[in-house]
Amino acid sequence: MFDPELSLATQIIERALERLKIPIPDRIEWMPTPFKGQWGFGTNACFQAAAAEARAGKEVNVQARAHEIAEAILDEISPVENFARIEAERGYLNLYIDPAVYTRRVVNTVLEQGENFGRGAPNGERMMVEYAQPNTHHSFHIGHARNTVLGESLSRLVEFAGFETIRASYPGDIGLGVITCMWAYQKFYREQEPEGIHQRGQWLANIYSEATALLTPKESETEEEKAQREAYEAERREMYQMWDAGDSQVRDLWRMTRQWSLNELDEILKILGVKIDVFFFESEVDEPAKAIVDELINLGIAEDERPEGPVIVKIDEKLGLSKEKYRTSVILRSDGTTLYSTKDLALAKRKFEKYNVDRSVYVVDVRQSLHFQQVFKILELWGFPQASKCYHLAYGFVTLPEGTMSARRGNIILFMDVYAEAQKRVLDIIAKKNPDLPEEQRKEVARQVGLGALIYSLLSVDNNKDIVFDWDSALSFDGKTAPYIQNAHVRANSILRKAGSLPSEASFEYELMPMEVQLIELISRFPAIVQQAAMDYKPLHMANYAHQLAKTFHGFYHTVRVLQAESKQMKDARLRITAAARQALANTLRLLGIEAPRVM
RNA sequence: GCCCCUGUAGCUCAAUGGACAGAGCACCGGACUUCUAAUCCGGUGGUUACAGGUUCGAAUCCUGUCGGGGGCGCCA
Repeated sequence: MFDPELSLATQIIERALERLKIPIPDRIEWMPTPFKGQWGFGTNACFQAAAAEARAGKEVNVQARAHEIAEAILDEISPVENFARIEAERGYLNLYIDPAVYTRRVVNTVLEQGENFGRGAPNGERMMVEYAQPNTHHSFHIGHARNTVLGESLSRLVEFAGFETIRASYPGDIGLGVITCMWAYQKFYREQEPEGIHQRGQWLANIYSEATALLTPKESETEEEKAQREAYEAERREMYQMWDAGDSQVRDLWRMTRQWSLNELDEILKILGVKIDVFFFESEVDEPAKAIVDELINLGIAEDERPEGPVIVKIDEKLGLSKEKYRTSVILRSDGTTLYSTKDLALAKRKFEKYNVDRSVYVVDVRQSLHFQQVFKILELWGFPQASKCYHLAYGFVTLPEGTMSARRGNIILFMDVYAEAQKRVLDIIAKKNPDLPEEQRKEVARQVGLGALIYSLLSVDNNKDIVFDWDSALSFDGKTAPYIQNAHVRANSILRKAGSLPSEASFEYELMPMEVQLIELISRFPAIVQQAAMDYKPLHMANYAHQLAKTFHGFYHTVRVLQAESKQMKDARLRITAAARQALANTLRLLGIEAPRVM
């Protein structure tokens, strides 16, 4: 936001170094100075210059020399426009900006740009983000929610940062699990499905768990039980073969039950504010995937060991690696049926060729790291330049205190259950803390705040860490949580509502309080945080920023009087600061996929 | 055996190679006749697992050791 001033300052410093005959660093970088009630930018250029001298053979203590250089530059240069003062501090050269100037600029920029404040210029690259991909015929649990929330926030971030963004989902709609579910439905539950999208979806998932139990050998199995199980197993296998052969009855059953799951998924995505642009179905890429295997064999990338073995790619060997790293990837079963890897290759080809993506991000859990490394390397061997811009955004599992979630053991935490509980808890708090809130608004606020708390609890942990699910911490409303951030937005909104109208201009030529300066400083950092979070593929950066911004606003709220400011000038100025803070908070929350309520 | 991730306050976690390693929870003590107390202020709490190395500067990068998690040719 102060790029013109900083590039001017960079030139001035470079000229001063030249006059002083001190080596000039390749690049002079600026970063915000540690906040001490004043706002500025600092550079470490003097350290680099001093280090360069030391490397050139001059005998110097770099620390001391850096400070010396900083002070020498200080004497050399004349005051820079818009900077209040320049200081040398412990080897750093710091420029402090005139508070009235920067406050005015930040506030005006935010209020002019509104919901576009922080948006990066289009960078000409197209990115596809693949997420929100549970299997059909399964339950959508809290782990799926982590995937979806992470992918959605990332999509919003990269889109806002300047990428043309395509949201893609790749549900697994066929496989042994799906057939298992269909088999049990057909055999035991035909036409017994309940009404209601979520009830029906969940009911189907329960059938799957039950069926899996029936088909899994027990520890001590009687002869009778064994015979029964083997008979079931045969039926299941037959059904899979019929599906594969395109049997119309089995296909109809498959389409019907699959749709039940997809309807539920659709509802859940709506709740989470997700709009997927492209759905790829596993069942669709099956055929094209087989063709790709032939191509890879013809190109000499894959080796066909059929009928004794499968089709494989010896990746390490192809790359000339002596140590095993990417190992060997199996890309087709010996019986000619496709694998996950086969389909992912086909899918990547389609992304590159049909959708022309420059980058492709896969939001998939960490256990598939090797799989994706293999896929990306095969794409590279295959000659796709985009392969180097494929990125697996791996995230850790959501586990329970007692261990992994397992549908079969029945210990899973369903997203819909957490969502319902979250809203219930919010309603309880509203009854206590804000009993005047009209009845008709309570449900809406409960939805916004309850969902926000849940989403934030999933986004405020680094993606490569596992999360141990706990009701109370997932649905906490105090401390570093979404409601804390949302409450800052509500408070800002409350002040502005009481003020009536927002002054169209304000002067900041008064003694700004430290909390005001700090708030402005943080708001001004937002655009840079957007870029950083997008480039690192890390919504966590935005989650952390959101909390810091809210914390600073709460501090501002307590120490700075807005409506009862000492003068009209200060009141107008602070109203505009408050409005800018509200906008920054709203934009921040939006990028996390969290709504910003006006009351709560 | 090999590969990936990881080790930071009592607990859960932050920290573009930069200034004094920060939050939340928990605990103790304060602040509501004053813009929503879902808030704020203060206090307690650290040899960043360990040993070397690179660097002007390392929690961060490199090597090794130890501990935790995940993965490794016909599951997804």
